[in-house]
Amino acid sequence: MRATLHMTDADSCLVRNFSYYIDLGEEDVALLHELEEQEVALERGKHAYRRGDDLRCLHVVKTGWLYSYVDLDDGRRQIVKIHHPGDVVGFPDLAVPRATVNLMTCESAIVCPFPRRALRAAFDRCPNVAALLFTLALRDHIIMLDTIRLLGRMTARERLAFMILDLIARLRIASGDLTLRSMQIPLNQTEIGDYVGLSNVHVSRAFKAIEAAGLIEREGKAVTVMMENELCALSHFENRYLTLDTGWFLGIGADAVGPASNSAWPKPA
Amino acid sequence: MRATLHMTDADSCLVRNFSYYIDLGEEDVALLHELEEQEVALERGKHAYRRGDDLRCLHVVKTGWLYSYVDLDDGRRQIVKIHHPGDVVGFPDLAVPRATVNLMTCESAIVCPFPRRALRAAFDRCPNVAALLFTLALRDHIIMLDTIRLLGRMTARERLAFMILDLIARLRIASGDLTLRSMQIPLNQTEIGDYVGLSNVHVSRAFKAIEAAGLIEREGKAVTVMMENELCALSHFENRYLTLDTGWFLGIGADAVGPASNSAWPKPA
DNA sequence: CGCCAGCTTGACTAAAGTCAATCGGCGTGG
DNA sequence: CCACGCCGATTGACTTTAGTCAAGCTGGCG
Repeated sequence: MRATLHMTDADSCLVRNFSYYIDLGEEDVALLHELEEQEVALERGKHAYRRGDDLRCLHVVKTGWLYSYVDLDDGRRQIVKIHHPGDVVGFPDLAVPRATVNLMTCESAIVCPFPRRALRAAFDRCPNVAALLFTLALRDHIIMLDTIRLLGRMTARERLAFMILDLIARLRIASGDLTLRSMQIPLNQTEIGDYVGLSNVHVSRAFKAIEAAGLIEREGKAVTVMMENELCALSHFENRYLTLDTGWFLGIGADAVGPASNSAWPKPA
Repeated sequence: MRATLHMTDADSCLVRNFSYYIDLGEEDVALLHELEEQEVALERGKHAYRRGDDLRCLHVVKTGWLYSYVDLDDGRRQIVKIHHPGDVVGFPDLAVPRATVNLMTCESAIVCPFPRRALRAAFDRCPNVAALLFTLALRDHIIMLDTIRLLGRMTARERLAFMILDLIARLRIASGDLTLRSMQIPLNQTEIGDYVGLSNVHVSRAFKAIEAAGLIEREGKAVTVMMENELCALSHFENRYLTLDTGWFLGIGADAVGPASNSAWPKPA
């Protein structure tokens, strides 16, 4: 499953991330590098864009963590997704003219905006990369169902346990080290609360509780998973990052049969 | 914007729904009818499928309401989305081999399963319909952001107000009557609670409260919106159903330029 | 060394959940 | 036609969970 990487690919989280899921040829790698051509450096706490902005680009995260959030006019805030290096951000907003979320850094970060039209290039040159892009967008949708369940029906400790396992699971893929048990979380407890739907104070208490139970250890911003099975049981976590099915797109599913040989990506208007 | 409909299309909610957003040609209508060829009738409270089922189909809702829900093993349940006639259900699950949600009826309903490969047919024959299918999937994703904000950061009355406005907004599109102010909600208060993340008892109280404030009127399962502006202000509702941008797909965005004339939908493996 | 952001803790408040009793409509069967 | 039973809504009383406010505390950094 894992592609052989060239030396120069080692610094691209995007390539590393994608090559976990599909084999990448030279052309594929070249295309991914093109997505990362433009770099924008952002300090901690800066916005990449805001809700309502006229968005012509998607973004690749090159370094640092960011998050997307939505807010109410009285200051209440809900973080919707945390983005790691190698993530592609902004797919859902393709459907609307203006950004529906705010994108902001957790720490200093570099993002790579690329124009929507690059998606077409992907289709033309690297259908398997296009398939992965689309499939990752669908998976984001599925993962959001877990978030909805978390916010609607889970207790504070369950939420926190879920968040920890989710972050670790993603970092394992991104780092290539599937045994990873520790991470630095560059979020303060107010931000964590905005992510899991709690107040900063309650985040502190819930953290203490699962630490006291021996499920995790903490030191500053570092969190170490000590009892993964118990965390899973507590939070009903299911790892959705291990596998991904791009076949629906390339072959339109296992049940794809028949001729359909004259298929064509629609021409621009 | 609205296509001229043939007499025989009047009974297809799918056609009515889609023709709100794009002009449908004869071929398009034919394709949509094909998606509704197979019919499955389901009584109230029956599952169309369950989490873990091996899904080879997507589904069109022909009549009745259904909902998708996820659950915890101790019985807690979270309804993720309510589906109306004319909705296409199951796009996100394309990315995974097995269903991630349960699909169940609110009332007796007819659904039309269609195989994944029909998506390919859509691409080949009706790119604008394919574009709309994809774009609707992306919009579902965006709407889920509203749900996340609702569950994470909104009060009981805000949640209920939001739900009412959301349902009305969708029924307006589906019915073609944009002035609609009343609806029958075929959900009991336990189900409503599972949708907005509250207990059945608290749903009752919140309903009473916004009714006492004159924002709505109720009679049995019927709800009438009395003060829409106030409901909007209370719930921070933004109507995402009025417009939809399929251009990103057909032309890959307004910024689509350049040749890209040899583009082709990837061949099946 | 002192400041400041952010974490922790305690005391109190507010919101929502739970339990239980009651009510009311509706369909069924006598 | 009426009695019964059931489901679901409502209401009250009480509990639990989480939020708020405020006071320390700590560790990094200028």
